[in-house]
Amino acid sequence: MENYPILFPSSTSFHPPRLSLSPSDRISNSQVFLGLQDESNVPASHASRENEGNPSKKEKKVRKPRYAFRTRSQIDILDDGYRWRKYGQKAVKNSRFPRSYYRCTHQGCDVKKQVQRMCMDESIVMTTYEGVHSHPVEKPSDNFEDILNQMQIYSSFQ
DNA sequence: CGCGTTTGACCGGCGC
DNA sequence: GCGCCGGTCAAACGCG
Repeated sequence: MENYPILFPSSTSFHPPRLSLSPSDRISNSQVFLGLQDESNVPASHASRENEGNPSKKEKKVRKPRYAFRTRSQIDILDDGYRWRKYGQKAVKNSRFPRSYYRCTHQGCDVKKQVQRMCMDESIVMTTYEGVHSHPVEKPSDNFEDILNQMQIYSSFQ
């Protein structure tokens, strides 16, 4: 899972999610790597496997685009302005740090993201977004532009 | 009280 | 066919 093909959609106006930190933390030393995975092989999850009397129902195999963000930061929880609910955590192979699974709590918005640290460099946190938000951001991260301005965005895996 | 986290179990896919 | 592995569920717990 460490080999995300990191590509940057240069031709389109790509809107990265809002990245903000707690007021006590500085993101000035952060580096953000943007990666785009189109139509990746997401097994589309058996959304609700407790179909009471309807087991023959075949859930649609939705494959949402995945966007990988590698952020160099001291903290691993990046508040992008959306409301996330953690729904799982698993140990990652080749890494002594766990991976956390989050889901957007907005109704009808099943955007998921997972956060994990890099095995080689624990100061780098990789956040993978899956899906697109279809609702406005609630939290007013006004300094978002400021924060993004301080980051360096690379177009390729270095 | 309402909502988010924690944590072990569970499920489906895939490789051997 | 079996066992590993990555991802998800869900009940209990914690916190504001």
